[in-house]
Amino acid sequence: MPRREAKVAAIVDSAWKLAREHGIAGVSLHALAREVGMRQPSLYAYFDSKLALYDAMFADGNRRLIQQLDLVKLPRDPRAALKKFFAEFVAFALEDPARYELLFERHIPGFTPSPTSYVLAEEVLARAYKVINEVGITKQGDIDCIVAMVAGLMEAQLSNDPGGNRWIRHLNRLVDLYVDDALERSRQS
Amino acid sequence: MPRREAKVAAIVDSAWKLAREHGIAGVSLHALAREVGMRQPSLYAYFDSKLALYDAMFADGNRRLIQQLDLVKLPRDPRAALKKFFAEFVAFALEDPARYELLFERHIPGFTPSPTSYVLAEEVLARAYKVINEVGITKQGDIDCIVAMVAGLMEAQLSNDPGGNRWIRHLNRLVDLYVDDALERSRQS
DNA sequence: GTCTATACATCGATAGAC
DNA sequence: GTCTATCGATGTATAGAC
Repeated sequence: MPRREAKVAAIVDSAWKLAREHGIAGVSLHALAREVGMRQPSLYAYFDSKLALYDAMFADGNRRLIQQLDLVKLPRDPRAALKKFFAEFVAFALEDPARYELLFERHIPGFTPSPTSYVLAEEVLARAYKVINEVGITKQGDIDCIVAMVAGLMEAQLSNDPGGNRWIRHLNRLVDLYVDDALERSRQS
Repeated sequence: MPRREAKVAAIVDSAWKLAREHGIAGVSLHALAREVGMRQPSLYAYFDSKLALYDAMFADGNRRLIQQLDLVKLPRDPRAALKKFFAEFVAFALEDPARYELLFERHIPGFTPSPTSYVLAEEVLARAYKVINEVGITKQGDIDCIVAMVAGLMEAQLSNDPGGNRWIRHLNRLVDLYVDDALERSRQS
């Protein structure tokens, strides 16, 4: 890795550290520069603007998520694979709420992922769709529902009891409940 | 209503207007003062701080929600009543996303509702619990699940398609699915 | 590439006259 | 209660020397 790219990576890492400490919106360029041992204007040698920094973080977060999803060995059984996929996704979110906030919520005014960063987000989405499809769920409405249910459990867990499992422990049961119903409905039609 | 309280109410109303335009975090005292035809420091005759303004908005929002929930005539059938209650709640949220953000999410750094404002939020919660209990769901885990599911649908609707019904149209079906399952489980034990 | 210095804006909050 | 004036902090971004 060239020295410049290594530096960029180090800056992004420090930015994540600040985001974990003060929230994703609480990352300031002054604090970031201090964290990496530079002065604030020097950051502009690596990022054109603060939104460009967020964009690099967005891409980095999605890349890490893809990598983490790649590492997990999914069971052959589609249902078990779906549960494992969701569990991995949830673990990724709970591991770093600020990262989840940047990747999946829209709390930074003016920030929109650049096209090249967004393809990474679409890659994540594509993998989710694949594992959902393979369990036999193909209708858009059913996919929307199951994704929204999982997100609902995850957000409740994140905002009310991060680190616990009060909501997340129901994940597999809810997935079974919905998938059984969806398959039954498609069998009948 | 005394003149002073009328003025406070007018300021809060204008604050909601700004929140709808620029997000709940985007409300500034300068803009708010301009909106009500005053200078920024004059606002301090009505609110001790910006957080005190947010607290007044929080109380106001909950009061409006309670009022809206009071107006709706719930069917005698508990299941139908539950659906109607959720529908009303969702309508309230979709009607003003910024208001939902202040009342039910924690996006304002440093803001915590005062005790007197928080009792209003608890009143809302108590009404939700009542209508859920009356359908036969009493275990905390089941309540958590159904609330998280509804919230998941609502947040997906809010952030991806406000004004539409792509997610919300599945609300009643999901409620039936979960309630049927919960009742079946409690029947068996 | 990194620095110093600074521009420029926004914001919440206070002082004190009227 | 409302105003003018201003403080003080924070923040992004730019200019220009080295």
